[in-house]
Amino acid sequence: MLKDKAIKPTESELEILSVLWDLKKASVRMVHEKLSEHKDSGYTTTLKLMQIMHEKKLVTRDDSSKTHIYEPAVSKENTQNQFLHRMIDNLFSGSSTELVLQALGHQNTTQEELLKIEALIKTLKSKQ
Amino acid sequence: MLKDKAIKPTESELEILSVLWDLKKASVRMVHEKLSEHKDSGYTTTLKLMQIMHEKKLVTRDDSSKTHIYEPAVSKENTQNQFLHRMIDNLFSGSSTELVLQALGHQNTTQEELLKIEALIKTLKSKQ
DNA sequence: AGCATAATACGATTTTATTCGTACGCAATT
DNA sequence: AATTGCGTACGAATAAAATCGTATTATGCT
Repeated sequence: MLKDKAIKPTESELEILSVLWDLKKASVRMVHEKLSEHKDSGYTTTLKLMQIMHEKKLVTRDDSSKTHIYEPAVSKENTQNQFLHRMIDNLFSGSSTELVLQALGHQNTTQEELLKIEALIKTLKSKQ
Repeated sequence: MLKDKAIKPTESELEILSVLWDLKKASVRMVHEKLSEHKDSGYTTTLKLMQIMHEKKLVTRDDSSKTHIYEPAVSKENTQNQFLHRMIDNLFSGSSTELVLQALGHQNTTQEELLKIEALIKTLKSKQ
């Protein structure tokens, strides 16, 4: 299995990535609009952040026309795993099970979702 | 249920808290020693951080003798939940199930642990 | 008492992240 | 061709986190 590259987006960068994962590709304005729903920082702030992310290769961009179009350069899954790992190491004594138990215990999870998880567990059990 | 207070330890503070959760109580030196296994920053850095954490009430301390003894003032569980929440919101579209599936899918989990999780799921299902 | 050791206090610096103002360019409209 | 609107570039200010050096104090030993 390929080792994930250690990418470390900051909080703000994560917010932007989330939007991009959702929209697949977007201009700064589109991203900024979306962010403005929760957050209130200026347009140039979002712009600057996205420029920095471009330098860091967290996103790619097409600047062939005036309005640049950005795309995520790191996958949602990889990034999720990165953070999961870090969290498990820092906070859950290295045990992913501890994290799962905690997450299930404290968030409320619908019947349907519990079934989905059960199904996955069944698969995992048979694989061993 | 009581709402958890919104505590936001930084990365470094988390590392220190982890040690304290483990040891229950400890002097700066003990904490620093432990941290030094993974990290290399000076003693006074750890000291300063712990002093700041004291101001922020992340830890309590007994300074009745020369060597101050620190204890965590926030519980591991609360802190875990805080971070879980933030992570679920930021990265998992608000779905704790998505996080659980990801965690189970990519970390490897022993048979025994799978059983533990199954058991919890059974409990949760019956509670609804 | 004098000295060495180990601790705290705390200001200052450095580093990283976030935010914004302003300059400037391009293209459509008047 | 002037004006306006929308875009990027980029330096600079601000804020937050981490690091460290130096001063000072307490304690135990000779």
